[in-house]
Amino acid sequence: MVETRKEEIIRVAARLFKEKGYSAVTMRDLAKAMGIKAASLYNHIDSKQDILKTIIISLAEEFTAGMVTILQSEISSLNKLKRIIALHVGITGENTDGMASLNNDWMHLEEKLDYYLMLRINYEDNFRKIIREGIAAEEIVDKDPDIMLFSILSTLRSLYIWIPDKKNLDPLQLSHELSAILLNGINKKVKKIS
Amino acid sequence: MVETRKEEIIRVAARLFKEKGYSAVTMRDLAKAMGIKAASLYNHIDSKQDILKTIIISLAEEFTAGMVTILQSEISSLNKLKRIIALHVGITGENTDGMASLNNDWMHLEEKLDYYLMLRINYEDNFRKIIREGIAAEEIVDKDPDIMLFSILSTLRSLYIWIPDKKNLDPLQLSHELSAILLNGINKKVKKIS
DNA sequence: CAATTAAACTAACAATTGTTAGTTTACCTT
DNA sequence: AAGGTAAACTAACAATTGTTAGTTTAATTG
Repeated sequence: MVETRKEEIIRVAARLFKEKGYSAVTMRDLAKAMGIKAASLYNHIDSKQDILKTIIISLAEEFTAGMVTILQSEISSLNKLKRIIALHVGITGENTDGMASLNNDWMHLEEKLDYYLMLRINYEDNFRKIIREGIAAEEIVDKDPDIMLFSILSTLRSLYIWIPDKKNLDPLQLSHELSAILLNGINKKVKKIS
Repeated sequence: MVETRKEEIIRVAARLFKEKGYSAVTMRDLAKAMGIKAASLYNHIDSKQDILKTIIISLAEEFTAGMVTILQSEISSLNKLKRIIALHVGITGENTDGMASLNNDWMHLEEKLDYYLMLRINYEDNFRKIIREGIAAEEIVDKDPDIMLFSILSTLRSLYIWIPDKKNLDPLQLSHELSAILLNGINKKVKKIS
């Protein structure tokens, strides 16, 4: 399936948004990157807002869909976390530029802001629930679930910064290494006698 | 020591920059938040740029100074990492708003951009060196140091988002809990027999 | 070939941007 | 009371912003 002109504009916009942020990128910047004049962009898109909305909402819904699938699978909590890690590595690897907007420019969503926040809160709640279940099942250490959630999610949300520099690493291997570090830590010494 | 008017402007600016990003905050926004007119700001500051520069560079230098102290201390690599974690918790706790600019708006630094990037690269290099020494000393698992660096630093750099929601937690306790999770992981099962 | 259409263009708009110049106000020090 | 000063003000500027209207170009379709 070939890329439409609109999709091309959105893809290029995401790249510019990643570099300077949504607010600092002008429609003339975007037009120049496309090799056309600013007014010509409006043959394809409704507004600057519309571009941001498309980038962010599609990604947020992808995460939501992934989370639903993971919740439905009947695997251990730790394995659910591993699949969440793989979900982030996968989506981020496919759209690093868009992930920058999702992380940094969601507050400029305007009409779609409430919907986005709803998706995000829901995602975090499900994430936290998996951690809580893991603690109850004695798979996960009994510490503050919020700190664990924050710690893992911060790393996963920052993947967009880091993945482009590590082109040689394939997604599967990165997922595995990341799971090992996030779940087992980096300390070599014995942790628990069980 | 009481706050000068200039410091007050910078503090309020940092709060606004955190909410909307540097580019989306106008001098009229800042003036309104200060209860004065935009032109009056220029009795105290040189330019909008100048505000951003002050916020970011002072924080970056604080991190650099902290890293120097840690490097000089003769403690194990794991303990150095613990002190780095405490350094981030400490600085972020004192200036959460400024940390948002440091993380998200450094690319708008213009003249001071190169200096900032130098400090940041230096900081990361020292961080990576500590991890490498920990691996050599068999304190830290023998995995990709870059992934460990990325994982820990991503969490520490995101503290500014999360600390304000956790007001009740004191810095020392947060440092300890964070160290436990970042260094030992969340997996409850025995990790290594050695 | 004629008609349609996709996608570019020029020109312009009203609003907003950071910033400057010059002035006024209110307080402190002599 | 006089003078100085910190910090506000009004008014305006040149540049840039997102966007619209109307037109031209080039390719595709009937």
